[in-house]
Amino acid sequence: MKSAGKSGHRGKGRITLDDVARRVGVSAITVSRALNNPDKVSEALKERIQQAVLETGYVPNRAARSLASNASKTLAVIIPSVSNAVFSNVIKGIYDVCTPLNYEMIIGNTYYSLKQESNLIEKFLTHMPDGFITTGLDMSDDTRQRLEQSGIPVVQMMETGTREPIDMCVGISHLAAGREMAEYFIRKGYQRIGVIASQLDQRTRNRVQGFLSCVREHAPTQPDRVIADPRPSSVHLGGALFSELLAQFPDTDAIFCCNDDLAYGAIYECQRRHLRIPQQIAIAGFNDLEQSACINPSLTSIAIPLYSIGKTAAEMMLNRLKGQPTPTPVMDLGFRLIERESA
Amino acid sequence: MKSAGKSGHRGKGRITLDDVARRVGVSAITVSRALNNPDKVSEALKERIQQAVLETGYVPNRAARSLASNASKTLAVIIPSVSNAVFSNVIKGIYDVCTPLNYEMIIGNTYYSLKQESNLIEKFLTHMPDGFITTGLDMSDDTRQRLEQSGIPVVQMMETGTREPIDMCVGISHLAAGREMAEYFIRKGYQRIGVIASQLDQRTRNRVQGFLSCVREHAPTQPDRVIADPRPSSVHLGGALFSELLAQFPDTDAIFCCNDDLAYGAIYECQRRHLRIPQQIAIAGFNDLEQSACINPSLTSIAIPLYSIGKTAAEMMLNRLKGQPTPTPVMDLGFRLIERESA
DNA sequence: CTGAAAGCGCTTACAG
DNA sequence: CTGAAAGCGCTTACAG
Repeated sequence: MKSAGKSGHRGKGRITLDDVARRVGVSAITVSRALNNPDKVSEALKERIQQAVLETGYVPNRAARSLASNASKTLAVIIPSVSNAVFSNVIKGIYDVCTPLNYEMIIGNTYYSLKQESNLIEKFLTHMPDGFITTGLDMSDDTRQRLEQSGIPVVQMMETGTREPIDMCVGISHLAAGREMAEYFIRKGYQRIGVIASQLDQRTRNRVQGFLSCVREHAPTQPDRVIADPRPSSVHLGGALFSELLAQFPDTDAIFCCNDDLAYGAIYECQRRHLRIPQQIAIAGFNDLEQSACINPSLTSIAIPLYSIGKTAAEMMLNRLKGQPTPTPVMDLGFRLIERESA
Repeated sequence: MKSAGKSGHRGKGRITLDDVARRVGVSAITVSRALNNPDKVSEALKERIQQAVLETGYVPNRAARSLASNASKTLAVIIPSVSNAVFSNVIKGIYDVCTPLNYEMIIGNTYYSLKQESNLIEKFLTHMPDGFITTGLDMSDDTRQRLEQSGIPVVQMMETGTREPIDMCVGISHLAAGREMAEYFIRKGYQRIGVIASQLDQRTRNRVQGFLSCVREHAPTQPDRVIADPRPSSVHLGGALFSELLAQFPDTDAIFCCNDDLAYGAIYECQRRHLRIPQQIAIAGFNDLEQSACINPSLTSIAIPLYSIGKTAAEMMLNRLKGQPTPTPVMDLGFRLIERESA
């Protein structure tokens, strides 16, 4: 029953458009139309063709289609890490826009490395994607230039304001978000305010910067209470950085954790130390992951419109691919501070 | 500076192998060899070709390559959900094997739906992947047959023992894992043992089944304490199902949560109810995610060799693609119960 | 070590 | 509404 399909042989066994056409007694192009532009083929023929496709088990060859049509119907999507819950929401937004329009996505992870990002883009270029959706504005100059030269439209997601985008851009201002969290702490009356951060990608650094600048303005005599660690964000690391901050600044009364993961670790560490949150120490996070509403105490955090960012990025891209103008090449979708028990 | 690259036009602007060849004064095939089989081309030529590639910004066209060589160098990978931490580890394992051998992955999510799985496989078939790596043995008969007819090698990941694989298979026995958890509870002296489950994919059902069958053998007069909910697993749902179980069976003294996510929710709910874990109620999870070691109390769970499953799946596949035999088409990689504070 | 010819499976652009 | 011709950019298989 098995049809060959081994690689290496030329065209061995596989059913082609021609096979289907011959079986129906029409030309290949007519079968192609029946499959791709059904309204350009008469009903009767369409049915016979459908039948033949089913009987033969014909599978269209995307590579051939892409080569002949000079359009891959593919969007290259580049994110730091799919295992990061933040990006799975973004991806969902892109996916939901692409799928109905028959665009496919190829997704790659940079693991927060500009070098890996560069390799990935180089690799994805060979797929001749119709568009690139990438993460962040902090791309290496070489990569940026490579993308510009390709002539392929680019949407950069997640952050706005730190730099001119290559082409289009949708996200939020992490600087403003960090600042807003500091203002919130100050409004709540906290005095000795610290921040812990990991990963230290540009967006995280911007949150720290916005946060610190506001804290400094408010309490110019206080030292900067900051622990920054380049390692990937994790619950475990959150506990460690929290401990480090308290070791250096034991009188800290509020801590902004630049990711919810870190905040969970900080909360667990407080539990082990029998520190009362927020009475003895306030904790806030960033991203507002699902768990933040469930943990004890529930976590004050900043929610980002992740799904909308993905959706908008895809919409901007598909709009462009339809040949329409881009009235707003930079879109700031804003964020929302979610007040809960922890701060 | 922008080169055209718009779709719709035929071959507009893009640099091809021929362009590079002409510039160097050799034939296209020589350039192709310089790029793909460097040791078949003389040093001198190779350097001049590299130079020309750089100067022109030539990007090879994968579609053309795939069409001409009848090998896509692509593995189709089908998992329930990338946003599930469980699968990001598996993906990493596959990735680390594929990349050095220049295989690319296309990854698709079924969201635990057999219907979506079927659509996905249909879609991926058009990429002419050299292999399929799918999740679970519970595929619909139609899809299974479609895959068999394609003649493409298939590795099914994650579970073993519930059914003959289509081709190859690597995973663990979820039945045995559930059973082991029950034995552990019994050994620890718990008497009124319950289980909560969500998602209810085949692997989860098998864990429940293995767990329950062992509990029944040990306490034949007790009722089945089970709450099963088809919704996706989440921390929030864990709290809800935990509450439901306690409402139905208030004297339960130990609960197996079929995912760590559910267990976190159960732990948070215990904290809110001021129930002491494990003294008043024991909690155990499944998968041993990163957070399970950090939460309070730390979570007893079952660890699966996720990375190894992915790695092995890819190795079995690439082995087959090299034309080598498959001595062990079904591989059980085993699991490990991690004892911590919660049970 | 290098090349001329043919072909992979499809779609475009032009006719009719 | 349907088709004959040409071509997308690459690699295979055969020579030399």
